[in-house]
Amino acid sequence: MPSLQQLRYLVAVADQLHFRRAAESCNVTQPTLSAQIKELEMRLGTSLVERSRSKVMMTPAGKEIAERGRRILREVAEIHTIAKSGQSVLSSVIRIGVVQTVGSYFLPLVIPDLHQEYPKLGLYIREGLPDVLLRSLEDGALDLLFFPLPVNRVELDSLSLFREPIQVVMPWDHRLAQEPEIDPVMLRGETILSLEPGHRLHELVRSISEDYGVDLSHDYEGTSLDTLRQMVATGMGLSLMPALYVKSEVAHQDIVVARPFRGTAPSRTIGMVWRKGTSREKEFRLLSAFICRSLTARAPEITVLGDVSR
Amino acid sequence: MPSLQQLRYLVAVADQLHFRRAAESCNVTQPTLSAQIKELEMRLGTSLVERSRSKVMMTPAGKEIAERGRRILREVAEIHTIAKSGQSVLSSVIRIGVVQTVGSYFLPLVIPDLHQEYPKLGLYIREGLPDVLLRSLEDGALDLLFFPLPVNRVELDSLSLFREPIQVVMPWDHRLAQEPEIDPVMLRGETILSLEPGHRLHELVRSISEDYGVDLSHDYEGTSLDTLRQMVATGMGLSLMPALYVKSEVAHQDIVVARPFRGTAPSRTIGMVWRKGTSREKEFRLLSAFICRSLTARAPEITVLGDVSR
DNA sequence: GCTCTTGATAGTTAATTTCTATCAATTAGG
DNA sequence: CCTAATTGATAGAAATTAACTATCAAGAGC
Repeated sequence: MPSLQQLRYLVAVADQLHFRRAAESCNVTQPTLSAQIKELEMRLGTSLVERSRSKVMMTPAGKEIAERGRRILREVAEIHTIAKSGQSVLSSVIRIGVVQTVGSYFLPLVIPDLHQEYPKLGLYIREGLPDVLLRSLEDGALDLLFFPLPVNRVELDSLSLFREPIQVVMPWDHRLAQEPEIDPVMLRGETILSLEPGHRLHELVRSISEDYGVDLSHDYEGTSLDTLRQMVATGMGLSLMPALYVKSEVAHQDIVVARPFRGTAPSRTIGMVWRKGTSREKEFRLLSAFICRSLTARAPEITVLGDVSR
Repeated sequence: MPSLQQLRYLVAVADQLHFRRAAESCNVTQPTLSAQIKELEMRLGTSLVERSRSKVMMTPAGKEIAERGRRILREVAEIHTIAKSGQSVLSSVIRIGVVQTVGSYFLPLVIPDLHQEYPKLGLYIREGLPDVLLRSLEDGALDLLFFPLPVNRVELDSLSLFREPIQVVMPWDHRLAQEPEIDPVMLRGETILSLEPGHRLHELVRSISEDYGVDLSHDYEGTSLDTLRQMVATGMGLSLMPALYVKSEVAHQDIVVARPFRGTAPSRTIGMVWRKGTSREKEFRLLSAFICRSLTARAPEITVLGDVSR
């Protein structure tokens, strides 16, 4: 098999028709080039250069192989270009997974800033159930998750982005709607609606309900936060919902109202999750820093946890 | 710059997603492959493979570069194919120069046999004056000459093909037309016409005329053997012409007749001439052997000199 | 005839590639 | 839960390749 260096020397000989000038153009000595051309001819089993002391000519095979060598060297040089462009930060596609209760209400807050700062960054976003998303991340079908933490998988690394309080959502004419804040004891006797099992939010709401001795409905479960909201509006119960959803979907409609908890509110932590060993960790850390800065400016309802320094 | 070997290892890793299996398929040990992948990543300044103990994945850059590497390796393999096919005998184009007094009457004798035996051989044929042809051969514009010998050029090699006798050509009603053979003394008092200077045949005819004390015309010279023949037919003199020309153009027309010399006829040697150092010498020797066999069968008028064994 | 230039060769050195031995980490099986 | 097997990585040594310097023979130009 020829080496790339040998092809480079052959191309130089084809261009210069002079061994010493070809060697100079390749930054090697003339004996080196002469010996490598001869070695190439031996490897290929054919003569490539017709030489005498007074003149050098390419054989037909030599011409053809020099042309193909030129093309190969160009393509190898392009590999460097690709490798360099791959290094440019946040300039390719990131395949992101989000749980239903995060993506639609959080990403729109930061995407305008993100696109302005990194116009070449593409986000390919898939929504799904938590277990499915985790498996897709592990399998390499996704690169990154925005996901409730903690995540206890040895193959995955994570980084906290923000803590999002949970608020109480009720019909506009509910007795608690007159209160500015809800003490958990006020929820006694009420029915709490939640998403169906499989959602991390379901487990969170179940845990909160147990803590405060509040009934968690098993008869009526939502398939999405929107369907939950609609059931709450018809008086079938109250619900506990994340602050960013409330900001996005509840605050500017009047079919339900939301009130924060008094004192230390229950909350969930949202973070980024990626595979240990990923080559894009630097990229993801840069992305998280940017998202944290953007959220600090645009979402006072939540507590940003990540490092916002540049 | 990546090496071809490194690209080969990367392609194998992309195919196998397993370092040990990739190493096996490349016939190297696993530490060799691991180290070379790492070296490639350092040379390119980007990560190509995402690896943990349990699984190996290609990065986006790694995938792209592996694909381009695959293409480059395919093109390098094609160079071997070309080198091999260039070795295949008499399968390309030979650029041939012939003097006017040789080509048109000799090549048509052997071309049918030649084309049948070597269908891929192309002959690019140029006619010209001897000095021009010699210069074109030296400059590389031609590969091979069919040419009167000897040729005394240090840069050129030659090989005899055949000896071609010279015959006397006269009007059909000339007094010598009754003779079956011409003794040179019979030419006393006659005027010999020849080609203009610059042709090797001119020099040959001049030499013969001097040997036999026969007048060589300087007033009327031919630009081709055909124009000579026409002048002979009109009684402007006799001429001395090569046997193969006679066979081709004179024998089946009745405006002139040809008679051989008695005893040892003057003759010329025709051979092949090529550059010393040519890579195609083996090819040319094979061609000459074939031509000699063909002429032996088809041209009893001449004496074949080359080696006719296969 | 002498000097300069050419591509080639020989011996040596430097660089690269490959090996073996071994490691720490992870997974699978008992 | 423990042990054995397998993984990719590292270190040092050996083998191979590429490059150097010195020099050669041959040809061209003056």
